[in-house]
Amino acid sequence: MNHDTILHSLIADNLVSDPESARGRLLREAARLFRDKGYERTTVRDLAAAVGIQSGSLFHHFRTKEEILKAVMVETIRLNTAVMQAAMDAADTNREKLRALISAELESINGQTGEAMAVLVFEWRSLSEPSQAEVLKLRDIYESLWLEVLTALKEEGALVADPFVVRRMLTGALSWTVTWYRPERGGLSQEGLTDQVMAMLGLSKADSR
Amino acid sequence: MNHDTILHSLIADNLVSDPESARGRLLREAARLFRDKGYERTTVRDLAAAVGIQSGSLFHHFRTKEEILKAVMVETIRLNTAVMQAAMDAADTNREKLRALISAELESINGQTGEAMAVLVFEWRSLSEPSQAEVLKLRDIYESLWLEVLTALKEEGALVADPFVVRRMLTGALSWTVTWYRPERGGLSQEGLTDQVMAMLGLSKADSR
DNA sequence: TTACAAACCAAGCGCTTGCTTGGTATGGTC
DNA sequence: GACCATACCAAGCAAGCGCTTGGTTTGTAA
Repeated sequence: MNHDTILHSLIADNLVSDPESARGRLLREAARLFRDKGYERTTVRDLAAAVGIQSGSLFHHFRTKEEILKAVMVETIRLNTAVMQAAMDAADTNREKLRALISAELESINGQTGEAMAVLVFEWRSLSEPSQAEVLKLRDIYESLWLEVLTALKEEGALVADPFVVRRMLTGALSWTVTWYRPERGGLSQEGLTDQVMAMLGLSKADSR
Repeated sequence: MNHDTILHSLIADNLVSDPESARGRLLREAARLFRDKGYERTTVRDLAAAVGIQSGSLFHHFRTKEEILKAVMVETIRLNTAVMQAAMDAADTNREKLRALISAELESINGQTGEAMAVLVFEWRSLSEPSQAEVLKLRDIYESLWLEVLTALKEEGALVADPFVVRRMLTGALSWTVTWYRPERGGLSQEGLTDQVMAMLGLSKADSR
């Protein structure tokens, strides 16, 4: 199950929009703008211009501006949960499963579609409370993947700290990479960065204690 | 050198505003509002109402709304650099110095004046580019404290990963605690949380490798 | 008592915002 | 060829925004 296969299966189930469709293109541009300028600083006129229509025409596709933000978040979390699940299933040991999760999360936030993931993390407050509750449910599924693996590692004795705390720390640390990590400028590769995170946790391959 | 001594010395040097003064009170309320609602969602009318004056009167104290954000950030980073420096100086070993830094940063973001620190982290994008450059200079001093200790630990062999990467990861992890860590609801104390972070890095007292 | 600056109010200006409205192409279906 | 839903445009409305203005109160010091 590679990334594209997962994407198309979700599109078929109507769980995420086809990036080729009008809706999909708008959501992608919206994610980019929301990440670059923030939700509040992005106007409906900005959004419309990005896809080449009039600002009023946006409201044929979405009832409100906030609905666009919500759609970006919901579709992003759906896609990423599926991708993470697949990455985890493909790994054998718990240590490898964790590595797969870290690598996948780094990819999802720093990769090509990373705009949407950054929006999910940093624009949370701009979502109305009812919408937050909705997205929160989806996020719980996503988080349970992590806790499962971290708890297993703790039981193995490979992890000293509390799984719940470690996951929260990793959430912050990994999402923060979007503010400083620039792989295209040379230096550390994404795999290299994953290694660094594993090393930081004392979970490198060579490192058995 | 305790926290209050440092604060008063900075006030005397006119580097931060007295929290009792009109300006100081405004900045504190601004920090709280900016953290809770975000800079863009906070109106000058909100700010004025929080200190009990008319919205127009704000502009007697600050030329623009953005100047208020900048002042919050500049004063916060000045205070915290001084506090961190003192915490570090009071520690003996490098391991203890790092622990002091982590503990101090957790305190600065989750403690009583944590609003301002959260603003510094999460409202960065709302600052104009010239102001960003100004604050960035101050932040570099702050960051050099961390890198100094982390590099020393690496040379000691106590740290495996790259100091620069570790600092970035810690920045994300520690600042993210503001979104989930609620010490007042019982559970983990701030010292306990510091222990967890040290354990995660494989730098607990008992843990010598 | 006078003088004066700092702190504030009451009113509102000019502009941008999210969103609405009435109407017009476009493409597929019977 | 009539019908109709989908996708869009052109224009603009009501509300809220940051900020300005002219004038008043308050505190301080000679």
